[in-house]
Amino acid sequence: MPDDAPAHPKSRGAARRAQRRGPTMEDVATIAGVSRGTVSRVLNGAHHVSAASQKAVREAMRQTGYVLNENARSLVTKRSGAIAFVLSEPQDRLFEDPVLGGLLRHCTQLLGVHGRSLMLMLAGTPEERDRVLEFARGGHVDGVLLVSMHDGDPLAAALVGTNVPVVVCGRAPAGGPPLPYVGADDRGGARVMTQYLVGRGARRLAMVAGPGDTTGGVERLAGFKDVLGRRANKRAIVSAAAYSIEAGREAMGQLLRTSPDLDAVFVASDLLAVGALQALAAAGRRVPEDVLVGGFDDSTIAAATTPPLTTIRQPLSQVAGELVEVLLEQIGGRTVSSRVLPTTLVRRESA
Amino acid sequence: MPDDAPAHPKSRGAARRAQRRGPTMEDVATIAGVSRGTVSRVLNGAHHVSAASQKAVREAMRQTGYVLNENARSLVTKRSGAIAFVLSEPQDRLFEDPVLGGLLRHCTQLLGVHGRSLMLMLAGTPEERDRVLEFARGGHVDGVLLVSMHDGDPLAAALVGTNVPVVVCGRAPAGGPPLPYVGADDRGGARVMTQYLVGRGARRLAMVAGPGDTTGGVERLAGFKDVLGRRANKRAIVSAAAYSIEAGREAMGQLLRTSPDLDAVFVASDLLAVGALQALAAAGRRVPEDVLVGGFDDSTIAAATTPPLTTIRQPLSQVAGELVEVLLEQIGGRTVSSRVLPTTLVRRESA
DNA sequence: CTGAAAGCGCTTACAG
DNA sequence: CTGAAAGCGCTTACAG
Repeated sequence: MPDDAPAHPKSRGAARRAQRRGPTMEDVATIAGVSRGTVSRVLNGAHHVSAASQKAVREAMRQTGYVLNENARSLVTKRSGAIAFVLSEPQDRLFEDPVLGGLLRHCTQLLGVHGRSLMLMLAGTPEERDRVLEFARGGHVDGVLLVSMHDGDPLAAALVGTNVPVVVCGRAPAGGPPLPYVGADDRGGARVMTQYLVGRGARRLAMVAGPGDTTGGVERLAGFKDVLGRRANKRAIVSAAAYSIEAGREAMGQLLRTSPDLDAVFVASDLLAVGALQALAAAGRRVPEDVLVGGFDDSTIAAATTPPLTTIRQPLSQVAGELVEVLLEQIGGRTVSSRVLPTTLVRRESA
Repeated sequence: MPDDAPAHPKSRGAARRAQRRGPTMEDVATIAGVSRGTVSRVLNGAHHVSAASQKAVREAMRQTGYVLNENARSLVTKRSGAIAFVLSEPQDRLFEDPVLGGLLRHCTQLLGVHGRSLMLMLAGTPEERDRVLEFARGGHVDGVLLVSMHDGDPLAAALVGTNVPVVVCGRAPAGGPPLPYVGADDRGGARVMTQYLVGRGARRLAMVAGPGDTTGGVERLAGFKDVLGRRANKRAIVSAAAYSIEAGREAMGQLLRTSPDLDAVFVASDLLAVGALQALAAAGRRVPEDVLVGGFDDSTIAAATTPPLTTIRQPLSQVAGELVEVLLEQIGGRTVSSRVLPTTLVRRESA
């Protein structure tokens, strides 16, 4: 299989040779018969530039195939054009959860429309966190979209010290600085689902909650309790170890042992629900006949379970949109406020 | 909810105010009592610098909290430190497929270890493709990891014109330039699965292939045919419209109509298999009793289906590792060659 | 509306 | 081993 390796494999010059030396602003200016400053002006808004100059410059740019050197620009403007999408999680969520994938995709797309790029950064280890911090301090990114589920995340606190705008996806982790955030109404959605389950005849309602130190875990559980009040049986609530299919299966298995008579279960995320459904099937419980199952997220997997999952829909693309908007406003120096987006019940067959 | 908005929300100066003016190399040099050049040298390798100077510089850096301005560095070195991870797909795959998420996560992590960052870019529309090209030409990225499944992808060809190193994940799309690639052995894996199915007693084997213009679709189907030869019944092969659960369900439904007597089916991806399993269940066929089902990928969802999927494992982290390695070598000016990684059969319950 | 000029913060031959 | 200096390619007051 042929490849594009340079002609001088080992020489140091080979690497440099690859660096194209394209036309510079100076070249464009010369051809257009104007000064470098004027070229720069048409590139940046083009106001206060005569139509004639503008035309000449654009023509010269076309002719030379000019492309702006962002590094040079960033050096003087101190703006990079890049936004860091930081995943402050121990590990692996990207692997499994379609919700995160969707969020990432939407953010990338929206940022692109705004002429900005998305830098994906992991922050699960201290080294990775340091890197994020250096990027923020080094002006390599103009802002950060922080996806952090865990309370007490050390990164949130460290980030405020950098003066780089930050917006948190979901909710600002407890125990940290009051960062602006945008997320779905977890608690309200959980309330709706719980009420729905009750309305469908559930008498002995159980819950597979998310990990206790995550915002989703805390808020969705709170919504569940809001509705059940004193009727909420502690024995009928178990927290999953993580947001994974396997953790869902295990949590459900435990629930089946501690509350064998349950007739409905609210599971804090669709991915967990996939596992819960498996445990239920393995135990010979029919869904929804024997037990009603409600999920949360309405991720792409929700329609694919057996039976298809009744769940709470997070307006993912809207979350992404507001996330980007809030961050960009903040970067623009405007005052911003957090936003909580409404969720909706999606009825399918599991409940 | 309080936030970190600046004191002068509307003023133009507000945005600029946020730009921290940290200590520069000059400051460090002054404090260390050396020249700027020396500071630069310790930052870049530190060879040819006396131990004393080195110590002084490091101390001064610590003392001032110095952090290198990458833009300034990039301006002179013409290297950005960033790698573009380009998703050249019409849409949505990121949404659903855990394989892609895993690949992305691994690449991000590995690149980070190499002190490089990953820029996520979509290239599903002409505008998005232009952006990728501009980034390449503008020296904004040092290389690109191209995830392109479709043959005749216009981006591949355009990218070679930029002189920026590119490595394709999977296989270089047919009809494009011969780019170096790294991927799993699709054809070989498909062969193994088909043989396995035959060994398990399959007599009327069918296949849900991937979309016909994708490398996975072509190669895995070829492997299937390698084994079956003339026995491969054209009627028993249907290509899914996309790599999604829904497309898998539909393709399987169609297969059930055209080849109602099938007793085994090889499905070109786990995600498609999830849909196929649903269609089978809906049709009252038991798996594996009535029909054996084999998948491909061994994505995180494979163990979560009902029944758990027997599949072909792609060495995802290894693919990511070689992808990064090949790209970095190419950036370093070395000669590189494509790599095809071996797959393995993972037996679970569906076959 | 436009030019000349300073400056952004680094790297890298070139001498020594 | 190390300094002085040029230069990377842009933006942006400052004058006019």
